[in-house]
Amino acid sequence: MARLPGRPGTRAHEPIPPLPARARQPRASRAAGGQHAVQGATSSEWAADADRPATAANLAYARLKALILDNALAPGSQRLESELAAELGLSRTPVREAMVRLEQDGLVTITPRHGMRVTAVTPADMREIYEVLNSLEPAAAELLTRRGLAAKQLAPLADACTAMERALHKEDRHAWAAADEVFHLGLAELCGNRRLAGMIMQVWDQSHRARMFTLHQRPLPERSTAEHRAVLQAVMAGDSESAREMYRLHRRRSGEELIALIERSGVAWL
Amino acid sequence: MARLPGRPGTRAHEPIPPLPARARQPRASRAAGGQHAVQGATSSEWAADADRPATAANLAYARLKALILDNALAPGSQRLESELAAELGLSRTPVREAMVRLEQDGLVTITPRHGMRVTAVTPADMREIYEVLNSLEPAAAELLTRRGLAAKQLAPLADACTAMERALHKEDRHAWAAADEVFHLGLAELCGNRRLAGMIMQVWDQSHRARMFTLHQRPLPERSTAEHRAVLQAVMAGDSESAREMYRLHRRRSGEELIALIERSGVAWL
DNA sequence: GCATTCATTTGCGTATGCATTATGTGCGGC
DNA sequence: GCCGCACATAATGCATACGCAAATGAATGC
Repeated sequence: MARLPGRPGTRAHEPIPPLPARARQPRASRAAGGQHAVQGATSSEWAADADRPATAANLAYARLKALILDNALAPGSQRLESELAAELGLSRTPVREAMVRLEQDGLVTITPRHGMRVTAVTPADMREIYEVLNSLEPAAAELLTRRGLAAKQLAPLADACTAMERALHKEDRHAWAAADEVFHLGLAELCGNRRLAGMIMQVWDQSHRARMFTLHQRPLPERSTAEHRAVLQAVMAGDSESAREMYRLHRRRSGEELIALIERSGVAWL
Repeated sequence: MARLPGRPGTRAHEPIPPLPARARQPRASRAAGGQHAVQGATSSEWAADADRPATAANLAYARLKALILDNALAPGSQRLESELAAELGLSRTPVREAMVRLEQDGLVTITPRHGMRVTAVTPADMREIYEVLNSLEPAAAELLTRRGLAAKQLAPLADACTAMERALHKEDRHAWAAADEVFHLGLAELCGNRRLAGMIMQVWDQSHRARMFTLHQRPLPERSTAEHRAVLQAVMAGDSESAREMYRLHRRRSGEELIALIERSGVAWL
């Protein structure tokens, strides 16, 4: 039980750090294109959902979500509506709406008299999440392949692969994770099934902190990098069976690796 | 384009019928047990989520959801916050919260100056939904089988199967659909993965109206009934591979059947 | 010294009011 | 007769106010 990243059950009183302006940027647009574009993709950038109007509720949602994903709001920590409202400089109404949405995202739990508590992800939760991803992501790969998109439209995935390979060379784990995220979410987005994509993104968000946690404990993800490239090649070759199977293998292996890592590290939640 | 159940684009002004008291009942509890318990399960009963406190916002959510699932609020119809608030006898605040939740459920879309619009499900949407279910439900069946639950704990599924068979004999399509729902949602709930279960229920809800629509146009679901029983037997036999495969086949066949039915019937949305 | 009960506080759920802003309409010009 | 613009209207988004209920702390009794 070493190095607990948070202490569920205790009331957290850390002040909320102001977010950098980039937190309001829309989800990393695939239109950007350049190879390096992928590198800047950190959670706070795509936390701002879609292109909703710049309303206070959406702002609160985006900022709280970014804080949670970036681990600035410790898992297990509790915050009252009024606290958050004061710290965000808003009234309780939009903050409340944001909390409701975050709860449906599975990122927090609202307890009537105790405000919202940031959901702590246990190894068991990670198992659930990877079971879901194990099922959904291969399906997305298969669907994407069947769409038979032109190479140009698959560029974001190719770029992400390249970015991963470059990051691997430079041993830049953060860049690698960012590219990994771009690849997985990009594939989900491109598969043509918005519901499927949304579900993948949801559990992906839920497991974001855990992935970041293991980032520096695991060996360099050489195998994962190669697997991504292989998936992409299967997709481009139009071999949907193979794409699905390769993605399934990748998903299963990397999921088990991550869960093993977390369990071995002894943390009870993330 | 015959017999459109709703007319998206037009502003609906039907008054909201009062809900029967049973709408507030918790989701059909598996504890009930009796074979006939399954027959009463209509959407309005399990629309009330979990056992949330009886707050006005939860009430609004439950009632609106029930209205939507029961097709009492036509797909495509729009309602203003203030309208709904007045009709439900509440203020706008809890209604708004309910709307936000329904939007995340994919049941409505909130358009800034036009209130909420009940999401119309097109054949393309049904394809999306069945792609998701095709992926998730077999996974749930596999997980459930691996859990190796005792026969007693699988009783709800067995009951549902029996109820389907009885309904088939009596040619009672509504009872059959109710039992079908109990089986699918019960299997999801029992699989041990709450996220997986939640996602299945979400798309299941989204497709509820479409299933109800096709209910009286399809031949008696003899094959589906047998397939459910077969899945259950595989689960009880502990053969997870077989359970998954049988469920996949059932899902695929019945999904394609339903989509074909909808497309042939010519409706553009449900 | 400890448990129990009551008073107080405080956080929440809901209602309401206000300012903002998009929409629709009507009028005028072309 | 049609199109564009300006204004009136109305619905929203947010802030605030209020009452209730739960949690906390104190005081008292055992």
